[in-house]
Amino acid sequence: MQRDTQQKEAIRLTFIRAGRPLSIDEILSYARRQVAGLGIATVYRNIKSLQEEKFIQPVDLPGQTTRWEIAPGGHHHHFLCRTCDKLYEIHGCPEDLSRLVPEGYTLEEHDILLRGLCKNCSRKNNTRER
Amino acid sequence: MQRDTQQKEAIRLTFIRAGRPLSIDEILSYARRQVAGLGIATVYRNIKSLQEEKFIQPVDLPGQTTRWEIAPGGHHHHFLCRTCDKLYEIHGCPEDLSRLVPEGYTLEEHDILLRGLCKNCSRKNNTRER
DNA sequence: GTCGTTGCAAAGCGTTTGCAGCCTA
DNA sequence: TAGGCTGCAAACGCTTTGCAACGAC
Repeated sequence: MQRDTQQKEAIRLTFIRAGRPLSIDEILSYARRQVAGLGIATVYRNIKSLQEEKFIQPVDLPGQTTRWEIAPGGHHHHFLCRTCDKLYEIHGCPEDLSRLVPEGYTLEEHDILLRGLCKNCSRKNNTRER
Repeated sequence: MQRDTQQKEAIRLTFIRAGRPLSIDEILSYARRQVAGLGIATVYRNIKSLQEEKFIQPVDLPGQTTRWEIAPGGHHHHFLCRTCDKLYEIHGCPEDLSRLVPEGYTLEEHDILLRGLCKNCSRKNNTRER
């Protein structure tokens, strides 16, 4: 039978408070504010367990370590800020993806990652330039 | 001064013959047909060197190891076959990406990965179903 | 008190680096 | 022949696993 530990609860809370996908390091450092000696192995184990419970799901990004977000998100994509490295959920899809696929190929899924500056970093950038 | 070794030449040839992005394992096993004792460290070193020469460039995929393709490809995206795991280059972009970005965000780049069945695997799949 | 969970340390795994010997120029 | 390159093995960084102690129920 599964137990409710401080560690797991702290990690769950971290996701709820963050409101955006988190990396392992983000989870570790945020959750440590609540459970001081929290070990990285415990984070990995609870991430796995929370995924099995379908509380969170993985977000695989090109050239980056996996991030984790509260599930179910429904179908959506992400925006990665090149300055603060934070990841944000975005909604909607391009409508003309199937025309990109060559003759004979069967399109089943698509991953889209938009990159640039988030709201916060866009503002800072504008302020600096003035 | 840089030397032309059998190993490096074999790797270069492997890319030319393949005509699609390759993983480290693909490069190692294909190039070994030409240079038997080829070591994995040599592959990594030559990949780096070929990248510096701008003969190849990395292709980062979500949840997969980096693949490598002949450069310059210009701006393009990829199609990953879920059956044979081969990666193909595709051309063109969706036209309405900027409408996906929330107010205040600055869109600079985008990565798109299409997934499904390549031509070969689509055909096999149809044949089997009949 | 039981036994699932934790933190530590060691093991895995893909990638990188150190080094002695090889081979290109 | 010099010294860049190779293959091997060890080192690395991130993730997973083994284990004794801890703590939820």
